[in-house]
Amino acid sequence: MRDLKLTNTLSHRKELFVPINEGRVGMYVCGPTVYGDAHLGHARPGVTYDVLSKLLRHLGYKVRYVRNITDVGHLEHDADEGADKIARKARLEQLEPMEVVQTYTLRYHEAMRQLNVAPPSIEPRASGHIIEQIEAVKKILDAGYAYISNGSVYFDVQKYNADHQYGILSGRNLDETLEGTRNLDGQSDKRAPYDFALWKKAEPEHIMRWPSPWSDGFPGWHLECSVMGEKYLGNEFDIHGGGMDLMFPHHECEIAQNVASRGTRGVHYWVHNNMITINGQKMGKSLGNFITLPQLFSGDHPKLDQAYSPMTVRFFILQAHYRGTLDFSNDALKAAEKGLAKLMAAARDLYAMCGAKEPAYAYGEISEAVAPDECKATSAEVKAAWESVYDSLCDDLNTPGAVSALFEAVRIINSAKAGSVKLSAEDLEALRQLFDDIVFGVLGLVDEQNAGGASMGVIDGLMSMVLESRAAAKAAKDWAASDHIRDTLAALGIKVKDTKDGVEWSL
RNA sequence: GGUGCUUGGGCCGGGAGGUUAGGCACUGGUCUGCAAAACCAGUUAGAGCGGUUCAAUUCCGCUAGGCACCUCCA
Repeated sequence: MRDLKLTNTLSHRKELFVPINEGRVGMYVCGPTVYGDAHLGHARPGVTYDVLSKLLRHLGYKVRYVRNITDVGHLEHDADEGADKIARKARLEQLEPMEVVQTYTLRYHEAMRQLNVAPPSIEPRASGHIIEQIEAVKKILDAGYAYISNGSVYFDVQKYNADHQYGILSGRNLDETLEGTRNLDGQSDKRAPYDFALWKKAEPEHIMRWPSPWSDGFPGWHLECSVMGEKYLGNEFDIHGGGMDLMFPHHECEIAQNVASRGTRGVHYWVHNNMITINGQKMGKSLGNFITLPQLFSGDHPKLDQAYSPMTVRFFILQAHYRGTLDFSNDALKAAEKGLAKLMAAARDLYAMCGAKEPAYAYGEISEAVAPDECKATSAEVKAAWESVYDSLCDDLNTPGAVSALFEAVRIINSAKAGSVKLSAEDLEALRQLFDDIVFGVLGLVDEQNAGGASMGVIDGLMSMVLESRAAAKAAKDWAASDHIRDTLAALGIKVKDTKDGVEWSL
């Protein structure tokens, strides 16, 4: 099996990935809070960890991928005051909170499906694990790292910090945290500003509430991930992913809760994806500068020149490294759109050269088979591109490096088509496998032009009829008629290309 | 204020102490009735100052911008 390196936030270094159980990987990723449409920012972890899980599977690991749905509203501002986000949305839309949850869960799923993000192995909901969360609070209380205050339970950060280190993930110490934390006007039930809620007593108007030994209330936000991670992946598991903005306090609190309730930090590799920016500024719900995925796919937003297909968005994300920020702009999206079209055109030519109609794994799960450790005997250039793709992906999920190498493969394919290079059967087979396994498998790209299904059959038939007429006009040197057909088709969004091997068209 | 990251061609963006990143855009050539696509060739870089080194865009320091986190956020 090939070595895989991942940047572990705990050490701030690239580390060799070694799973706890040989051949198996447990991975947990923080999912969305479902009170609004997913935006471009949500697409990033969706795609990033989708690619990571697919790469792990391709390398031969059996992967259990858990991504939660947060459907218990956490509080909008400080943990002590403010409105529950889901409940607030419910009031605004005059719905039950769970109707809000259902609506946006379904819309999130749909957006992820369009991006060809495979569903996780398990998608647990916070509301379905209240009992487990209450048990965890009890354990933390028993361990002495929490206190009860006016019906709520808070984590005693100072006590914890005396015995363990609070802040190991985000690299800060408690004194600094104290300095940086705003004071709470003395209204708080908390002993210290950096303490966080494990259980919160519900105010009378609070709708989402459950009984507990301490009060009718709801669990603290950080607790659900600790509890569900343990339940489905065990006391310790391999990978925990999420957005960089969750590193502190969310993931820091998770670690503290894990140590306090079960005596282990729980996670071996912390992986954090960076943010998507717009004009250099983070795109976020709280900043109100986000573009939702449905808007992006339809083009319905003042900042958008046009609609961008889900695959364009996916490719756009893959062209940057997950740990760097990625700046949104129409120009960047358009560039991605064209680059993707070039890649897909080469894929079609490749499959045609191989006599295959379409990629083997385009629309399903990638194969569970172990990736070949070495490329079969092929010409130097094909082999170099192949190696470069695998080296990049295994080097901290360097998707832009892999994409770059794939365009080397594109150049080879195009040269072969143009007749300036002759590819051996082994070369063709190696390239086809590279596209099957990596382009359509691990990177999860879909050739949207080929994905039309049954309706494409009809269009194929119509197109060949129309192009026959044009060929007849051309044969008669009736350029006006020939160009009229081409221009009319172009106006419909269909491009016609005359090649030396005949006429090609694409949408 | 604290902590961390970052600064690259017209745009988006990887890697590497010395050898082409890649995509988009642009220019010239080949092909074509014309166009498009493709192929071949090419143009535009590495914030400023100093240091280490045979060699730095890559390592170190300083200065100046920028960003993120420190409050819910992917």
